[in-house]
Amino acid sequence: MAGDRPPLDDPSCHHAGPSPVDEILSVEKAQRMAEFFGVLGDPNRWRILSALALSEMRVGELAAAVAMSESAVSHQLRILRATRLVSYRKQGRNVLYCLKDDHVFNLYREASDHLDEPPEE
Amino acid sequence: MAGDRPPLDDPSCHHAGPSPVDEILSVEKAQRMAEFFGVLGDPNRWRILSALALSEMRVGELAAAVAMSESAVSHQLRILRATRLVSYRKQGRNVLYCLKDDHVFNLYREASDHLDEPPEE
DNA sequence: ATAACATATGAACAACTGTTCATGGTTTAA
DNA sequence: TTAAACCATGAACAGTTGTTCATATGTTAT
Repeated sequence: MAGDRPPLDDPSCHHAGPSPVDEILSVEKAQRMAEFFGVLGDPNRWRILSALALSEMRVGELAAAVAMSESAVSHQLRILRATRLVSYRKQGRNVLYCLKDDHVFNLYREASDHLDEPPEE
Repeated sequence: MAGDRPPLDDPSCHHAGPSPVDEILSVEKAQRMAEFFGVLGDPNRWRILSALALSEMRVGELAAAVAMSESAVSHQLRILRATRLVSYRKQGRNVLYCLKDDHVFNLYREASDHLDEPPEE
C-alpha cells in the first residue's frame, strides 16, 4: 500500500513495539471496540466509575456522591453492567455496586498518560 | 461512605492493585476523559486507526482501504489529529497520515482483553 | 495560465444518546 | 396489610454526532 515511497525516517511516525493489529479491523470488530469505548465516552459514567473505585456503594449513595438523580444513575449503571465494567449484589432492598475488575484502571491510566503528554508543536 | 457494612469478602468486587483514583473525578477531568474515549467510540475511526497501524497512508488510500468517502475520512482525521492520535506530513499535494504513538495499541489490547473475558455468569 | 488532482471545510440532515418524568416491582417497617 | 424506601424501566424530548453534498484551498502538470 505504501511500500514505494521515498525513504522516510519520520520522527513523528512511531512504530516501536509490534502492533497488535495485523489487518484492518473488520466492521464487526470495529463496532464492538466502538461500543465499548463509547461507554467510556460519557463524563457522568466516569464519575460513577471513579466513585466506585473508592468503595462499593448503593445506588442512592452513588447518586448523592456524583450529584445525579437516582434514575439517571440507575440508567447508567445498566449500561455499565451490560459492559461488565461494574458488578453488583443485592442486600435486601439495597443494591451494592462495585467495579468488576481493574481493566478500567489501566484504561484510565493509559488515557491520562496520553492526555498529559505535551502538545509537541 | 460504606465503612459500616457487613464483612464482605465479595469475590466479584475486585480491589487488587492500588487505584489510580483517590477521589471522585471532577466534572472537568471526567469531561476530558469522556471526550478522549468518545473519539474511540466510533467504528470507522477504529478502522482508520487500524489501517494506519499497518502503514502510513494518504487520505485517498485510507478512504479506499476502509471503504469510506474521502470527505468522511478527512473529517474523521481532523478529529483524530485534534486528539493527537494520528500524525501527518505533507508531501506535495498528498498528506501522509500515521499513528502518533502506541497509546492506542495499549488501549486496544486492554479493551480486547476485557471483551474477550468470559461472561462469568 | 489552465486544468486536473488531492485534501479540507461548512452547512444540513438523519441517527443516536442521555436526561427527566412517570410508573412499576421488591423489600422492610409499622 | 399498609406505607415507605429503594431501585429499575419505558417513553419522550433535547442535545450531540457523523455522514453527505457542495465548495474552497493548495499543488502538480500541460
